[in-house]
Amino acid sequence: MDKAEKVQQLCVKRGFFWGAYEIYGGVAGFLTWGPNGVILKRRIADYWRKFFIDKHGFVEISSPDIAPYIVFEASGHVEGFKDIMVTCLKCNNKYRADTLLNEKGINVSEALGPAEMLSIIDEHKVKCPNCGGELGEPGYFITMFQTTIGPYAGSKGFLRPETAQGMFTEFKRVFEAERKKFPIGIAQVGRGYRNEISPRQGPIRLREFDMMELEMFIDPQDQRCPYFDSVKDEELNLYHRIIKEKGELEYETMSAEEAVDKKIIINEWMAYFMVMAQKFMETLGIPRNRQRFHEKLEGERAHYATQTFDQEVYLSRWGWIEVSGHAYRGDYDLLSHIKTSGRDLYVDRKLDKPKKVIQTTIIPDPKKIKDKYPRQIGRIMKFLREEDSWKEELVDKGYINITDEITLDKSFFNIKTEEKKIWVEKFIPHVVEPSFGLDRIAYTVLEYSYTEKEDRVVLSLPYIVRVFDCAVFPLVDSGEFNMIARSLYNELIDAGFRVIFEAKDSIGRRYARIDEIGVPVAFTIDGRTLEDSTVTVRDRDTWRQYRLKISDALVFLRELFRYNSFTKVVKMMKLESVD
RNA sequence: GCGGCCGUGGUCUAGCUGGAAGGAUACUGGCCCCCCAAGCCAGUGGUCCCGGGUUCGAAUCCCGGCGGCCGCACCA
Repeated sequence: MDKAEKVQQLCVKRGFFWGAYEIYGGVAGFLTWGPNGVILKRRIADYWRKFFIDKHGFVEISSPDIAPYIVFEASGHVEGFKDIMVTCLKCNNKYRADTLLNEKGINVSEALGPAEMLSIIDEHKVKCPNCGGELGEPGYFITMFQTTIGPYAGSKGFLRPETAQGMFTEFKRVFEAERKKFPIGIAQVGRGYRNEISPRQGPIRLREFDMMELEMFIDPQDQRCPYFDSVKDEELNLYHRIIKEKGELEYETMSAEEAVDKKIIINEWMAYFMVMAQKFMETLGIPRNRQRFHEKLEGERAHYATQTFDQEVYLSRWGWIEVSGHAYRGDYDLLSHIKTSGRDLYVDRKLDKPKKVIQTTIIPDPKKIKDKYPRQIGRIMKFLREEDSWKEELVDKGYINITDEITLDKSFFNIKTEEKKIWVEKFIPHVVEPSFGLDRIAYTVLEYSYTEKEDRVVLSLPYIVRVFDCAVFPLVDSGEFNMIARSLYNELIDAGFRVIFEAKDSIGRRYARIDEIGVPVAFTIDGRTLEDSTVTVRDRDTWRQYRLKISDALVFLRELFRYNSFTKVVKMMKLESVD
């Protein structure tokens, strides 16, 4: 049995996750997170919030999962997620039409429609590469889930394939509510949906999954990151384009600063978030040499990105797997939404020195126009008010033709040219996007925490993502022990901890059970407790035991999760070893 | 979706040359319990993935589907 299988078995057994809808045979690509899995994911998400949002004073929003068609049309997803597929009528194999034709040496652009594809297929008599059978009619396959909003079939919507569009469509409101703080980071933790053709790899590729995304809006003219200094010497494992193009398989390690200087990473913000992502995963128990950043080449990138590094973690069964994506989206998204919605999504930039601009104002003189064209005056004024293009024409040619009969030269206008000082200019923010897959991270954490000790499983979850804080056990199931254990349990629960109480079964079995869900410590009430009011404290990872005053249990827990180290707290509190 | 392998209590599995589904473990109750899945007793739990076919009779043979793993394609 390989490790992935053991981990997945443990996860089912202990209520972390399992395939959804099992009673109906299951549906590929859907997962249910169980009681422990939900807590694990919540802890990871909370830690992510602290680490990426709160630390920088960024903000979080929650926008709908469903968006009207136009949002994803504007964002380019309708186009980008749409593939033209052809099906072999004989063996039922499906192919992407453009890839198939290109493989046959026929150069076609992705932009062609199904009808054009069909005629090219007919013309070149292309057959199925698998069985030589006749190909059917090409048709679209959209990998976004489609739905109808309200009762009208015409009102199409999509389940979002990424949360990011929410940050773009709602950008102006958030920006205003935050009193135009800039640069600004807007985050969202939520569900995304992708109708994968054939999802595999258990918890790794899902049709519905949680994402933690941050859109960092920055000024394209000032791409420096104020936090960069604190991380510039950190080393990153970069499997970057130059290495890939050379055909090498190993990543190269260099400091964040060097990567930016050598223009391997496009700017400081990208590099900063990559270092942060590395630290984040390290804290979650994934060693640095099991992480790398894999740069995506032109054809591999999403349609909106000009640079993408995938943060990958090495998993036992599947090799390098993406856990986060770091994309430089430039002004792609805001610009697209400005164009499609016609709304102002610009940000003001205050200039250090005022810019001198020569401004020409052209104001028509209605009296003069009326004198010459008394009957058409209404039409002319309407045209001049509503159209804009004539101004340039007037300056260029010295006159304009409104219709064949109506010509106005410069004498009909008051033209003023003046020099103005401008203190503020508009620009479209650029976006740096670190985007994390929560389900994948949760799985990764589980796999890296999974250890075996003397034929037993110990889930060494980092304390920061623990599912329970501690367990309280009476050594044996008897009245006196139970009473003391109960009261300790109540005290800890009241203090806000998540605590397990169990009296059944042998003590060894109970320890084994809590090891499997990674409970950091257990307090055990035993004979000595009756004599001197101390309890045994047991460490999950070493199985070492110490004596602790029962009245210090609360303090012990607080210190434990403050310093995240069992041995340190044992030393600090000068606990007596039992072994 | 294609090809290969696979599908039996929660989990792991025996049975698969057709003839009453068995074990281990887990779970529940009890006994014994003073530190790491101990032991003893009793008990619950199975549409043998689903549907169809062959047969007097199918977990077992045949066909189709669903699901899983691996390879191919896909993963924007």
